[in-house]
Amino acid sequence: MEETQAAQPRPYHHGDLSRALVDAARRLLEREGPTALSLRAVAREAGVSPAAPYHHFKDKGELMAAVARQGWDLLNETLAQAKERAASVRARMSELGVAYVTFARQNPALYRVMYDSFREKEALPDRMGETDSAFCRVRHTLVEAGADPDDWIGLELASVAAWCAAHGLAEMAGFAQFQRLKEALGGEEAFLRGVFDHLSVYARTPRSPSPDKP
Amino acid sequence: MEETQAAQPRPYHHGDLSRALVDAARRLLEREGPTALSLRAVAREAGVSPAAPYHHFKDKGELMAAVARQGWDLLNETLAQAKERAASVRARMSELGVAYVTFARQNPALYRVMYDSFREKEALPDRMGETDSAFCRVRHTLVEAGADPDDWIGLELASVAAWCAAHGLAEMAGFAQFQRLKEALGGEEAFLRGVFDHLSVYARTPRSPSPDKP
DNA sequence: TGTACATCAGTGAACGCGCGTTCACTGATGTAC
DNA sequence: TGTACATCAGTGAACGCGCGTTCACTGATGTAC
Repeated sequence: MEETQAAQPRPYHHGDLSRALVDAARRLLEREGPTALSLRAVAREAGVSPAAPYHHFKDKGELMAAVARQGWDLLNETLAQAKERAASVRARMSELGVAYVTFARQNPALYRVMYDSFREKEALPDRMGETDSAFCRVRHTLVEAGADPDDWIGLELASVAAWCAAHGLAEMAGFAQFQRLKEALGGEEAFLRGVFDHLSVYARTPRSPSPDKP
Repeated sequence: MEETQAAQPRPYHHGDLSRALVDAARRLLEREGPTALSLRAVAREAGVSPAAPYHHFKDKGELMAAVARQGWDLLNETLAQAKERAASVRARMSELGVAYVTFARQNPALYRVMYDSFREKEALPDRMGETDSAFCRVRHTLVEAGADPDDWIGLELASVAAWCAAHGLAEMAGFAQFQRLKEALGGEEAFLRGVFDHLSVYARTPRSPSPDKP
């Protein structure tokens, strides 16, 4: 749907302001954080008057949604690559998890916006867009790793567990509290792998869920 | 440090505006969400002029911090009770997790404010306050449940894993996407327990972390 | 017990700010003949 | 190729809003003598 990353000599009338605005928003996000992301600030960053965005987006919400969508696209690509990179089928979940959290850690402000847009979508009935495809990827990877595809509930629960753990770690991995532990393990990636190793859905050796009563 | 919950006939000069403001903030939070939480709105809700809070809090940030602190206190109490309620030592982690997420689900806006205050504390060097004691509780519970207290790294990783999973689930449990699954399981609590059962740190039967190479 | 006075905890008006959005406009472009 | 005109994508000024914070103030309270 979209092509290169700007870089043209501005053919005319700014050329492709729509994309330029989303790019400006991402620059702003990473430079100043999510609270600085106003429509006016984005227009300013793109070098355009505060009214200009209204020729491309209905309102501020639509601009934000476009930013979030680009984020989900990027994350999806990242996850797809990570999955291919995995050394074995068993290692795929772990690889996905690390890639997910690493993406969030490298684009923390964008990640926040992505999740906010996700939260707002709650109101809507069904569609989940890009997000859903990432969720499907997790489910599929769990089956590849040995989960029973006929156990709908078990598979769904495991997917949710994987998703929640990754989200939680993504939001918390940067906490100063964990600095010592990261150093003891020799870096952030080792830390992430270590945490995932303590969560059975990500573990690199097979496990089954526990029965309800011991 | 603090005592009852207002309920006096306003002795004079509003009596205890400091607490009244925090209470007003919580009312506002749950009624209108975290974005509505301005200093002016809190003053309005407490029936006081916009300048009044400045006799009790240095600035908006200090008010918010007070609200967050009350939230952490409440959560700590909730967790302590949940732990006592657990049927067996093995069930304690699971009970803690469910209590944690349930608290967040019942006070979603407050929970957001709590986490924001947590995030901002990152900048500070060491102190973690109430939050830390909740973290210690998790670590301690893991040891009670059979974790090796001498394996510092393993214990720390398991605590982080537990914490992240709970936080992730707390933020995502409300997503519409999970509605069908919740219904299939017969309610939200069953859903939460189901998810935790797929995460080894919460599981009610013992597990050990996987080795690095199969 | 009464009076003078410092202090404490409020008021309400005002400040400057950045925000989202609207509006009439203007200049560049594409199109029909 | 040249001209008339519709359209598209910008501008910049203005709107009303709620915000955090400040200020001089005021009235109730507590305290010293």
